[in-house]
Amino acid sequence: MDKRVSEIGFRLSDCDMSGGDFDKCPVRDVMSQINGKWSVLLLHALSEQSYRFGELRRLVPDISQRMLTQTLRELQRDGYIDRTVFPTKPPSVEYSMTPLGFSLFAALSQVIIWAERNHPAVREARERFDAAERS
Amino acid sequence: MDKRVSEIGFRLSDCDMSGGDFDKCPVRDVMSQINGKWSVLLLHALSEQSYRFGELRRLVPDISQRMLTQTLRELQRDGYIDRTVFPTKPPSVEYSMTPLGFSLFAALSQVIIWAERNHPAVREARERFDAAERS
DNA sequence: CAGTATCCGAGGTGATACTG
DNA sequence: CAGTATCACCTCGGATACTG
Repeated sequence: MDKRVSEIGFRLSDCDMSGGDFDKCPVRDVMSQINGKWSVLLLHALSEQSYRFGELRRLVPDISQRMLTQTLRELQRDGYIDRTVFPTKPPSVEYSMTPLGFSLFAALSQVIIWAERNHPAVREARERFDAAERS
Repeated sequence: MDKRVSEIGFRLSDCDMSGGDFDKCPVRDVMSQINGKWSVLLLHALSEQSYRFGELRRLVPDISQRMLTQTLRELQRDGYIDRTVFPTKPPSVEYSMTPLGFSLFAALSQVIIWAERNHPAVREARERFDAAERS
């Protein structure tokens, strides 16, 4: 019985990441960008509707202005979200998800759903591990 | 039309991460552990079969001994892999995936497949962004 | 073989202050 | 309103040497 998840084509041998070059490793090239502390949360928010900068800030209270700007720019750079400036005074900027972003989030949502469902199991595993270590 | 991905229960308002406490945010609590540079690659390897320490080292040539040890321990702590010691001389240690690890990897594989398929699109988006910035 | 211990540099993150 | 700029910390990751 082969437990391998099919459809996955990438091989570890393809992933020569020496020199910090992820070009040969699509998985890490994509994931290293959504690895940020806030990326998934922002993608989740924008998957529901478009938001302005200040709205996102209020929606994710713990995020600093610096990290909100930076994370949004990274998501925009990778083509996951669009940034639309309305030249009003004062200016207003709307962030919205692109089709590419929606398709990424569809895949990511599997992990999100898994995380919610299995969070208790993970926490229990950690406690068992930590308890066993102390002895 | 609601583009929201259903089945997702978590709300940003639940994710009070002040104080570095991720307990209230299952998504980040789980993902922050697989955020490491090597976690997904090791999960992928072990999803195919069990490996010994040295085998994994050869399989992922770029990884340092330090990071291999550390990443394996984190994955074990979260309950994704098992560590079995055979008291031979010299000792031999086998790492294998747990059912929890398999179920996580099933969800993760959606992202892996997406990354392989859409890597070119992401790279093009980056180039467009960088080109537009230089002007 | 399968680790540990130590040091170090790079980058991610936050706090604060300032701007068109 | 929607950012930039600067500083300062702190974790992550790599290199090297050592061990049961």
